[in-house]
Amino acid sequence: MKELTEKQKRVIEYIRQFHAANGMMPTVREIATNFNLSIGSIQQHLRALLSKGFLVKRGSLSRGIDFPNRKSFTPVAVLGSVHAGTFLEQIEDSSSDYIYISTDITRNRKCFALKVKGDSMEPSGIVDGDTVVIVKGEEPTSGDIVVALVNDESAVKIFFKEGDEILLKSSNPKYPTLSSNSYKIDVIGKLIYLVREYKG
Amino acid sequence: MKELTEKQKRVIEYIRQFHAANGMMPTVREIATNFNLSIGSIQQHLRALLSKGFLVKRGSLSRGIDFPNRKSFTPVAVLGSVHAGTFLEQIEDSSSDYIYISTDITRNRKCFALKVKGDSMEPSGIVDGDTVVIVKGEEPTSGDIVVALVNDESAVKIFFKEGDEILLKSSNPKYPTLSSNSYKIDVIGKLIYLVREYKG
DNA sequence: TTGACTAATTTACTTTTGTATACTATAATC
DNA sequence: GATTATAGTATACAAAAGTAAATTAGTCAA
Repeated sequence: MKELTEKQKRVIEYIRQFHAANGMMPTVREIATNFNLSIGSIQQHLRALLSKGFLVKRGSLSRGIDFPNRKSFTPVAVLGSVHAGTFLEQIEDSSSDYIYISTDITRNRKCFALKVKGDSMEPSGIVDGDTVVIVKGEEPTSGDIVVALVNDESAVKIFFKEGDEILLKSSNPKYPTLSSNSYKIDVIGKLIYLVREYKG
Repeated sequence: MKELTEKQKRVIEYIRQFHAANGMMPTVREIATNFNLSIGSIQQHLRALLSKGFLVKRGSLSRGIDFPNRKSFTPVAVLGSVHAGTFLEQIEDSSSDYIYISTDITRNRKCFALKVKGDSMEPSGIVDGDTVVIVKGEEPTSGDIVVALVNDESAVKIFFKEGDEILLKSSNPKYPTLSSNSYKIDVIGKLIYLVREYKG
């Protein structure tokens, strides 16, 4: 990739910051105003950035410049406190909180997120307060970490299948293994992602 | 916040997806085309979403609708394998991989990210392969999880300070506690965020 | 000295986009 | 029955934004 001039660096840096702050690319005129320059001058800087591969164009749309490898994100709804029957319906609710996951990870699959409570999965590195992303409607294989409804209460467990029997293990040995022979078990989906925030 | 109709939910959901995927808001006509509806119809849906507080306007700019509490993101460079002296310099390198963290979390602080190797922090919920986000240049307090250079090798440890002595503990008891009396310890920064991807 | 690149100006034009208006129709509510 | 909110069509216009052209200058290398 070719070198940029000082001015070109300052222009693309401004574009990067504008995009991060406003969630959209600036117009030619907005950039011009920021640098107190003419439209034509910014046009030329953009042309240079495009030909050097630091920007790409998407047709002749307004705000139609883009970064060459900008990642796409999928909004994943975080279902704060989850209870019983309302579970699946809440996923469609649009007033929810969202986290944004790279589409490299979600890969067009139906996902939602949950806040984990309790210490039943601590030995697997999932602690109280973590947010986990779950993909729906994908058959888990033994050893996968899943979210399941156990007698209509949600839980994060390790999935095992032996014949027709489903076993849900906690990695923390102080919790018992649950069997589909004794409980009504409904596997919702399996874990694909986890985020944790350290406060303070 | 008022209720949305089914149609309005579908419209705002589309806007959310469009923005996440393209890094900008759709135009009225782009929404109309997607739903195979007239411009005027979408205008009315947007008017309803605005009056109900699910969208806000930024002047009469193109693509000038916005989410009331849209989050800004900061690109954080992931420094794959980290060694000795090159450490801090690499942070400026622009060919790196990036993860995107909400500015609520980074709060304008200088950050970088690392891939964790080994099991020394497993009991604290940090396992092999996790990506951790570190903030530079902030004085850690005892109990914080930090990244430090110990005799020029990087490590994730729990920080303790007793007088002038710095202690670095692993939460996994099979590793010894390191003291600044015996090792050259250079604390780089403390953990503020963690992400984990489950493969398969 | 000629050419190439950068940097800047100004003007003009086209396309894209937001917005206003007028009209039809259904359902719910007072 | 009148009113209000929703849902839709169609058209027109003004504002915003992209783009092209012509011009001037400075630097640098062949």
